[in-house]
Amino acid sequence: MSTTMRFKRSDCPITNVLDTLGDKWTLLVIRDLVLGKRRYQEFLSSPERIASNILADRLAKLEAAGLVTRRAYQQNPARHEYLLTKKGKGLEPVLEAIIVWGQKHYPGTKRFPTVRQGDGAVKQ
Amino acid sequence: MSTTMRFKRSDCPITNVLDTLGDKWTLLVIRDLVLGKRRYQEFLSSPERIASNILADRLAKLEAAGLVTRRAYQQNPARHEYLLTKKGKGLEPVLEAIIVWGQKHYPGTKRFPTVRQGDGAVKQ
DNA sequence: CCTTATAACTTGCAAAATGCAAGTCACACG
DNA sequence: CGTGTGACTTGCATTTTGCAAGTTATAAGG
Repeated sequence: MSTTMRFKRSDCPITNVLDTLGDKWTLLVIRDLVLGKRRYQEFLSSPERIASNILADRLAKLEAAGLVTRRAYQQNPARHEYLLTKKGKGLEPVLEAIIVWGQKHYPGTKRFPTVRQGDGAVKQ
Repeated sequence: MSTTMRFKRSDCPITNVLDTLGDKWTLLVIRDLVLGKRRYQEFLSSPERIASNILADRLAKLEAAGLVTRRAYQQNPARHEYLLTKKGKGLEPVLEAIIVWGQKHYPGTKRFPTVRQGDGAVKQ
């Protein structure tokens, strides 16, 4: 039969986005990437203090979902960095809408500054 | 001295939004409310099949967060409905941005139809 | 050399959240 | 009286999360 389960929970776009991004950490990693962070230690040093096993898990899942690419930026010793794909960058309007609503309803919150300007190498 | 911990994880607006909405179910309840659903059984009947204990938990948290109001629409027996507050309705642009990105990257997903047009009249 | 440091993870385990089934309670209807 | 409905609650197993510590490779300093 051709009743292939195309979607995990339903064919609602919101549901499918939540199946990828619906937790307390994934979108914060995306936020850091949008702000220009690229390296493991940079993500770890964000004020929310993500645990290293959660970070590793989220980076792997984001890579599997095609939102992030991992690449070595040097050998000996091998060091890696993470960059948003075009698909990942497409989430910026979502983050923007969240920031607008968040700033309005959580007084005192502040948009974080970018950590690296210019030089926006985006890998397809 | 203002050493009061104003924020749970950080003063990032995104982080604070995620502390309220960052899981796989809360935004789906909001979606249902935006679509016009109001009653417990209506939320339960959505295709994602939320468990009743999770639904009760999320409705209580949404009410505590000021996104939803609960009110009796009849007595004997008491029956309640849930409505978005103005603050809750303010999330529509966030949902909209998620739908736009979701429809683009999850081919075959479809925006769900509203279930109730117009205002207060609730038909049985 | 030998100690210390750094990047990028991995492992172990306790705690919390989620999922599923079933139960509860107050009524209304026939 | 028996059945049905709405709105939850409860119990318990599974899954996910959080925290601390360990690992591997290499480099830099004394």
